Amino acid sequence: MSTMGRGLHGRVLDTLGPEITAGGYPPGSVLRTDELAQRFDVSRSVMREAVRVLESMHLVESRRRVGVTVRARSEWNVYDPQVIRWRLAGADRPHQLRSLTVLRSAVEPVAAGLAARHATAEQCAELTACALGMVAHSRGHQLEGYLFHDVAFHRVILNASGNEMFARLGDVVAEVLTGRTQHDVMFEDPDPAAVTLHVQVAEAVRERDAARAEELTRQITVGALQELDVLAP
Amino acid sequence: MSTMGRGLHGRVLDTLGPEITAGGYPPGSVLRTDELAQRFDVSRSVMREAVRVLESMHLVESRRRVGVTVRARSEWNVYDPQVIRWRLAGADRPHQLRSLTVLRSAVEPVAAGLAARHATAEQCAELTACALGMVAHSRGHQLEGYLFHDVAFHRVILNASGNEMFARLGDVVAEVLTGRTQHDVMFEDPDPAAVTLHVQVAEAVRERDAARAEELTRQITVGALQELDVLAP
DNA sequence: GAAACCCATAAGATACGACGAATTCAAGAG
DNA sequence: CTCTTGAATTCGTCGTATCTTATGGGTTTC
Repeated sequence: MSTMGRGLHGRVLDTLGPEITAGGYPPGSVLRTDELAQRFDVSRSVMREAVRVLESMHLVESRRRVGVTVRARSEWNVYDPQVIRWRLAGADRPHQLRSLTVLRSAVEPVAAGLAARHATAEQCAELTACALGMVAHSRGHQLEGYLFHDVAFHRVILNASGNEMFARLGDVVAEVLTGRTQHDVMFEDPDPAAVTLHVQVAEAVRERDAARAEELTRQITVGALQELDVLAP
Repeated sequence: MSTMGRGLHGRVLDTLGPEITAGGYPPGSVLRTDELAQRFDVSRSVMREAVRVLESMHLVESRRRVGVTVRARSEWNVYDPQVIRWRLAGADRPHQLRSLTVLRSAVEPVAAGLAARHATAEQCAELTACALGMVAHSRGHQLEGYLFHDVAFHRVILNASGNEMFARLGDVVAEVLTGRTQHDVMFEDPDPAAVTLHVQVAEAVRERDAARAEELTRQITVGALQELDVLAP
């Protein structure tokens, strides 16, 4: 999935990107295009394309007579899905997971409020179906099915908000939820309170109660944050 | 500023990027690398690098035997600062401005709450200084000075939140605030209520009152949204 | 006539070599 | 000690040659 074979330069990025985002090269480190090309056994053209992509992510900066210098973390385009994936796969996964969860706690309640105002009848139905699916898979170690509906639920909310920037966080949320299930709490059934909250959010959206949808979603994200605090204090 | 002379490929992007984000090519349109290279009078190598960057932004997709196809809006990396700049400079500037303001309304209150918990003494001082600067420039058409302190204020809040993803929205907020001043309401003095709110947020952060900082910031962003509603219903 | 197969071809993908341009650093002149 | 100059280095750009692959059409086959 992460390794879409989109050419040689993509293959190079799959190695070099994670190395950089993992902090393998401290900020200010210089890489030489030629050396990299040799290391990955690709032509300079391909290496240059890879460097350009890293540059567009603000991970590195290419300057004449000096080389490709790694930029400070604070300059990285941390919203780039590719960068997010790299970081989630790397060493500071916990840190990235916390950042994303905090972001969720800010965005999703507002998105839910907007969804209550803008959701189409179809989206309301979809939302209810997702919530029911979560309920149906909430007991007896059916975590795969639960996760599937959970991801779908949050995606619908974000899409129904009508804000394109919220909608684009669907993949991020999916990655966070998937990571949580596959890493941390794969063994135990989901919190019943969380399941109930999802059902209630679906209700609130259906009834166009924006304030209630927002508040309930806030409780969901607070729960997610607390869960994170327990696992990584 | 937007045209950093980072080479020929950057020059190409400065033209082609805005064209695409402005919707100049409907989704599914195909561009040929060779034709583009001819059009911009650059070598294929340079053109390929430019295409790679556009590809990393998910604006286009390059496939063999087909060409470079423009992707649907819903796939664009709308958080890429470059994409944001291009869109703000183009036709759907109002739409982009609204998306960003909604995003602000979700993020900034939470960021302010976190800032109240995590801000260093230095950041508190800086925040207070910014708020006072806003007050000092709030009357008599000193909009440049007001804007300067306003931008700094929100930057400090986002940085002090301690969340890197919030911090990276500083540039976006700066762009929104700057754009608002330079485009829409350049003529009249800022809303006194907004100025007061900023001062109060600085206070709340200094006093570690997270809930109050969050609520007050929410009022600021609500004001920004209302202002937008007045200008673009 | 429909489905499976095959090939010519168009487009990007990769490689390589040469030259240009800019920036750093050090040596030398004042 | 400062300023200038120039050489070294590394990225930047270009052009060409060749490889790879997906597509579209033509052919065969059932």
